[in-house]
Amino acid sequence: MTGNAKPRAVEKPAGGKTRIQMENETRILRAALDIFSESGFHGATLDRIASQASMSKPNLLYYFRNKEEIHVALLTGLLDVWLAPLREIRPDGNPVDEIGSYIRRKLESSRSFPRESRLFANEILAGAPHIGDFLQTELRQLVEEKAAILQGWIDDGRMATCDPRHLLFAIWSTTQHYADFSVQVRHVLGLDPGDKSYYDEAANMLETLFLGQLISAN
Amino acid sequence: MTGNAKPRAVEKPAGGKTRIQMENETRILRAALDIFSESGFHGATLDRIASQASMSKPNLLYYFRNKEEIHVALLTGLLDVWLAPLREIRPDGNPVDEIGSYIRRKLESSRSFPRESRLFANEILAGAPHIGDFLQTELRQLVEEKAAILQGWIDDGRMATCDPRHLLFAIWSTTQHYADFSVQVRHVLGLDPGDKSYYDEAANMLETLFLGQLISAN
DNA sequence: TATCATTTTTACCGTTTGGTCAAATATCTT
DNA sequence: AAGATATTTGACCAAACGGTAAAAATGATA
Repeated sequence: MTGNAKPRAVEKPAGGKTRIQMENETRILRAALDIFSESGFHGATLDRIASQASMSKPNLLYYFRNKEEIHVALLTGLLDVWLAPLREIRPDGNPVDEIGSYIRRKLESSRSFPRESRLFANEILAGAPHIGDFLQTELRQLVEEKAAILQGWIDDGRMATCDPRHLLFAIWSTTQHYADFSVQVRHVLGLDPGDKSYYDEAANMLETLFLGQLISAN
Repeated sequence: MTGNAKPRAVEKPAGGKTRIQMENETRILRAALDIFSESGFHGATLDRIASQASMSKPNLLYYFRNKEEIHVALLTGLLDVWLAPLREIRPDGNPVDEIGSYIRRKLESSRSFPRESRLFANEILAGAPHIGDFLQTELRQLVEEKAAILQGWIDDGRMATCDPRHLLFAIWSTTQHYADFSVQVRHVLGLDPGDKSYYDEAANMLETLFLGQLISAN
């Protein structure tokens, strides 16, 4: 009943991780984030991930059963980060502050975690094979909750009439765009790779768009 | 000097396509659009594309040199479609009409061509390896041109002050979101696959967002 | 230091995949 | 109908890939 290695597989049902295990698992996840976010699930290879982690492929597979398990581990680790900015919306604030700070948090998230954003985008584009359940349950529930807050503000006449859920979609898409489509943004703006100066302009634009009147009819 | 088949390779430098060639090339491209948009470049296989086109793999490779050539053919065919809605923005219109109809065109494009949109999104996410040049030249130039129009309206006091290029980014992201992230949209809204009813709500939302005042400060 | 469990490596395997080749078949032209 | 050309197919290949097995090496423990 000993000698069976494969810690991830059977051993230590809860938390009992060796120092080496913890170190190597994070090394692998870090490397995998680089590769997966850059090439997608199918474009990534275990060899490249292992190489990026300065590790042999079999050693990598000593910590994770297979390629998919690494991918899933990354995604599930991502979901809380993804939800965090939304969770902070408070019903007792005013619309301008709450929505404004939500947009800033989301945009900051795109700036700080572009690889995570791209990983998420890749997963959704592929049809959300791994996180479909999360979308239908946790995310949907949270959206319902926060949409009710927004709807309350609309009913109080503090916001224009609109579908709050689609307002959230608009915030997600505009902010994530700067991480997921950064190549296009940079090429159109004529910026060098790595130049993130456009984020300040983006913040201004989105504030104007969502909070101020962009175009008052006539 | 005869018998050398491979029409795509050497033969008929310009246009001289057989009826069978034209039929089969469109059959292949149609099938490839299905597969590539669903699974991305690396997730797609020639076998699946061939199968989707009801064709043997070697026969498919008789019309296209390799996998990449099919992909590039799809992408380049896409670019004009992608640019078309933007081209229609006229300097002699008023901001509300021009921007409003641009948004409607873009949203309609997402509704009608979701596979094309996802193919484009996949390419950008992957770092635009094939259309980077297009982005830097054609797209950038057109954006510059149209941004100048918007800037004119801003200078005339007919629009709020904002960076016109980022306004275009916001329109792109919000409208394409409904094609590229449709799985998430449907899961959050609790809709069945194939249900596109959310597009009407989206149109209302985006009109309110971009044209009306969503939130007037205080 | 001896012992045991954990970690790492080397060598390897079966499958999938992009792509080729030559022969067979269909189509077109005269 | 005959000959030339265009199209299609089945058999096949090398490389890449995900993953395994077992031995070797390292680390922890007493």
